[in-house]
Amino acid sequence: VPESRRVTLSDVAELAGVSATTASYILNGRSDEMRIAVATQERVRRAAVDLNYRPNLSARNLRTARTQTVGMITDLVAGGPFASQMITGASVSARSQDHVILIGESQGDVELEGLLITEMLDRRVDGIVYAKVVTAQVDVPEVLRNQRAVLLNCVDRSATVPAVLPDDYEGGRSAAAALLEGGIRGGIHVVGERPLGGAIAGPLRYDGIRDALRAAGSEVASEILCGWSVREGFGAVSAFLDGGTVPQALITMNDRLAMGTYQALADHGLRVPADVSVVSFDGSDLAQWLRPQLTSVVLPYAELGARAVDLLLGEHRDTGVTRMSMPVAAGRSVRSLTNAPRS
Amino acid sequence: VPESRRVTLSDVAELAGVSATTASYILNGRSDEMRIAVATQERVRRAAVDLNYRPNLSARNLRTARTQTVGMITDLVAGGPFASQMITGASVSARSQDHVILIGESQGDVELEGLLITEMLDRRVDGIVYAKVVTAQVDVPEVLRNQRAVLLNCVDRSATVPAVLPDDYEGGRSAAAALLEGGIRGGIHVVGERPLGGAIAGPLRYDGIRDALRAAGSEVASEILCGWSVREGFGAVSAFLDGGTVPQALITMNDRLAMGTYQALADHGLRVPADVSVVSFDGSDLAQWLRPQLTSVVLPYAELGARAVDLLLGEHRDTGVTRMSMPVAAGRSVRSLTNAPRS
DNA sequence: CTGTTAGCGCCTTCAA
DNA sequence: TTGAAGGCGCTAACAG
Repeated sequence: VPESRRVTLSDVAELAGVSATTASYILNGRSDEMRIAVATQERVRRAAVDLNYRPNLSARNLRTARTQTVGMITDLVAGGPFASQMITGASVSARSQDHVILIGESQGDVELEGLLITEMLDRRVDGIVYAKVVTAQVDVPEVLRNQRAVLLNCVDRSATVPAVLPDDYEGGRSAAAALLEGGIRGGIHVVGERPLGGAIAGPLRYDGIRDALRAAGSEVASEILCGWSVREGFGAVSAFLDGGTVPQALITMNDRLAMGTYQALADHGLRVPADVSVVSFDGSDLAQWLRPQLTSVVLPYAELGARAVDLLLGEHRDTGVTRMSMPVAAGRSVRSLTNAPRS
Repeated sequence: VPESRRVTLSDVAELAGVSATTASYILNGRSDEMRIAVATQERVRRAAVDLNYRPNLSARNLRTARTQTVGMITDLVAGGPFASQMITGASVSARSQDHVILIGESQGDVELEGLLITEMLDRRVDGIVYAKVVTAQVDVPEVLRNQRAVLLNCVDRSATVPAVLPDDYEGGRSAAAALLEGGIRGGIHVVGERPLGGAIAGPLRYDGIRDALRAAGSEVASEILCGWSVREGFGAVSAFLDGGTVPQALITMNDRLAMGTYQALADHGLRVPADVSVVSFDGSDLAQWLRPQLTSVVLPYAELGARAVDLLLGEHRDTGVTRMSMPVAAGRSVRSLTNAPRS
């Protein structure tokens, strides 16, 4: 395969015996619009494949002032799976619209974040997705304000940039519903964090849980407060159980807490779901790995990422907040008096 | 902030009262080389910041035929954390060399993979990192052969493209060493897969384990064969334990298998590490979440990604295979007769 | 229906 | 020490 020199559009045009203009029109699918002779089209297309012609996108970018590229800023720490899923979703959606994703990880460093954004702008990306791994309220960097941008898993304090978020309130209702459907009405405790930083998911979920329970004539028995990690979940739930109360059910704010909760329950000789039911949030792989498999309200990261790109590349310049539903991944961690857990 | 029209280099030059040429030299740090008057430099730099000038990289790319961009092809399924770490590493390294990462996920689809590569080439990336989530032997896509490329976590069957891989053989030795250091000499079983697809890590690790044990006058008691998942690990180890043998130690080929192994051991009333020691491979978050914390030989994904980019962007056109060491993340899953586990 | 002309913004010989 | 001129490869008015 001789790869001597890059083939250019005029090479193709020359071989086909037409001008570069004509070749350009044909190769960009504007032959009809320009009403170009079919024979000419054939010749040009043939020349293009014969020469193995590929357009130089650098040149096209300069000329059209568009790059078919979207920048994605994430703050992921330690390359977690969540950010990764958002990127996957964004990537798929971008591709279906002939775009490609440029990634930049700020590692939580605000200054670096600014640099990354600037560099992307220098590269003339068609838009920027600004993503946070944990749902939060943020102050959008000034540089982004006048740009085409969409917030992913976060909202701007001044609500001036469109945003895509999970519907945590509905998610909370779903978590409660999973319990109610199992016939569980009381002794339901929530294991989770006090919101810190700009985190905003917790309170919404809690409200959803409370409202759903209330509508069923029930309520949250208590809140077991702790951080986000397996260890903290284990510690908090252990302490709670040491207190002597045996809960009917625990709703944990994420799957890691659920894992810690499983450990604590096992230590106290309590079985899931026979003695205690557990419902969680995240829908991560971990939920599937636990035994019994954990029922968890899914954080639809991939869908969030995809939607963000759709919004970014779409025609409408929405400024609103899009909330995406959180489906329930049913496991076997909820005792069911009324019906078997659905797969 | 008036953002009427894009500021160009000649705008800066004009304001500073020089030609675009001079401005270009100065702004690209070639003032010394060109021996440009300090006063001129000052004026130009000042004009640049006053105007908030940013070079148009599309233009620069076209002119220089370089894009300061590297493409990264991954086959990650379901946005796993591993690929994500490779991307993080690659991204950091790229940034330190003024490059940025363009990602493309093939989702294991060979045809799509080809398209993605082609598109990246069209975008004139300066090189391509071709990554696999699970260490494997591959046939590099034809289009990559004559390009600047580095294989990440895989090797080419015809060994014609440079590659970066974890040093699984040494990793195997380390796993065995972790046990030996604890004074464990016999009853060591390996839990893992039969290599399938192009996977190549398993056999190397096994050889490392075997050789290290042999050097200590010991050996692998048996191989417990199974797939890669928690469930399969659980099933295989459960069956093994049902057979009546109580192992001294189990080396699992990844952390998920270790989780399944923990579950099986618990079911059989065996405690880690008092009754059975466990050592694993991956060094994933999961290892930290398990109780007791799992000792695991770390797959250094981020470092692999970083090194791949270094090789890609470096001067030398190595064709060799770079093996990166796999450190041990010590947990508390190895019984220690001789010394306490190190943090 | 097709070709001519003219840049997009930048870098880089070459000349002064 | 600085400026003028040309072109990277492509697209888009504007003529024919």
